[in-house]
Amino acid sequence: MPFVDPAASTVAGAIVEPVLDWYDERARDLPWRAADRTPWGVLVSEVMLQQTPVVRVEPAWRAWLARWPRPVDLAAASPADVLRAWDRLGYPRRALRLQECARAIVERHGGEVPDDAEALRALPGVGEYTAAAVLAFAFGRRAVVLDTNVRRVLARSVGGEALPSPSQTRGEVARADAVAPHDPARAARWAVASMELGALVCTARSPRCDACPVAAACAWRATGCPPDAHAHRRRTQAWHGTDRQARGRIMALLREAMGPVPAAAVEAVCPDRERRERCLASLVADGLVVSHPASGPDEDPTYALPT
DNA sequence: AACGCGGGGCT
DNA sequence: AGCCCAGCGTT
Repeated sequence: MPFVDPAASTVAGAIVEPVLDWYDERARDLPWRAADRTPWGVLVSEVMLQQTPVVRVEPAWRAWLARWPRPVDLAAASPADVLRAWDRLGYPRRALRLQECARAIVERHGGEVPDDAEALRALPGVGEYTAAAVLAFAFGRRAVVLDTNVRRVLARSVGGEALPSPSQTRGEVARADAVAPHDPARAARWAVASMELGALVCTARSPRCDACPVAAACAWRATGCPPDAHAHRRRTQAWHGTDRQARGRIMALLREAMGPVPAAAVEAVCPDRERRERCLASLVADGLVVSHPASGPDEDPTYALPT
């Protein structure tokens, strides 16, 4: 039985209404929120936004939707083109999953993004968060949309903590469910509004409490903004000299190449032989790279994006 | 529950 | 030099 914060229901009224009003005035004019948005456009935006900031997603999203406006369009594309269009959004496996998702939508749902949680959740690349976001943002349904922004907003305003715990808890889900309005349209609006507040005002680094519509009702403010109780967060993932950096360099090389790339070119961007072999093997296993064996004893193998 | 997975910009 | 970002899939 998940623990429901008894304060949540009483605090909800003092928080939800001001945030909805604030959103009406201050919301960013993002293309996937426009009146002419489609469920597919919303789904594409959510996948792109998985760990990639809005400012980098926006231009890529516009180009992507112009090129592949419907799931059936993306389903028919070459994976190499898909990976090139993904460009430097990061985590290119997401691009392949998005195409698999488009193909699944065509095969299972007649080319239309499904509007029920179970069907969405079964799509490649769609987890708990993305399924809820599509239900709320594309279909106006009530869903518990709990991303990093909303987690932080609720941890502070309701929980009185500086930051949420490193990993999401069942208690947070119960609390978010208790705070969300009952009416579907209002719940959907609360979802996007609370997320926007976390992105623009209730930020991780230096929150702008002077501009916050719920500062007066904020439990964290009420106790003097105590520091993060979880203190040591997760260990920061290294970057320089890692496989992730090497994989990124190899993918950048292959994206920019018109055709297959000789092994020597890969060696130039990843000189360490062991790392290079390990990364190429993992990229092939992930379906991001295909290798062609040497055509002769004096030839090198070549590498390319999957066609 | 913990880990691997890109990449860039900000402090 | 960290830290953060509309997370997901695998182990």
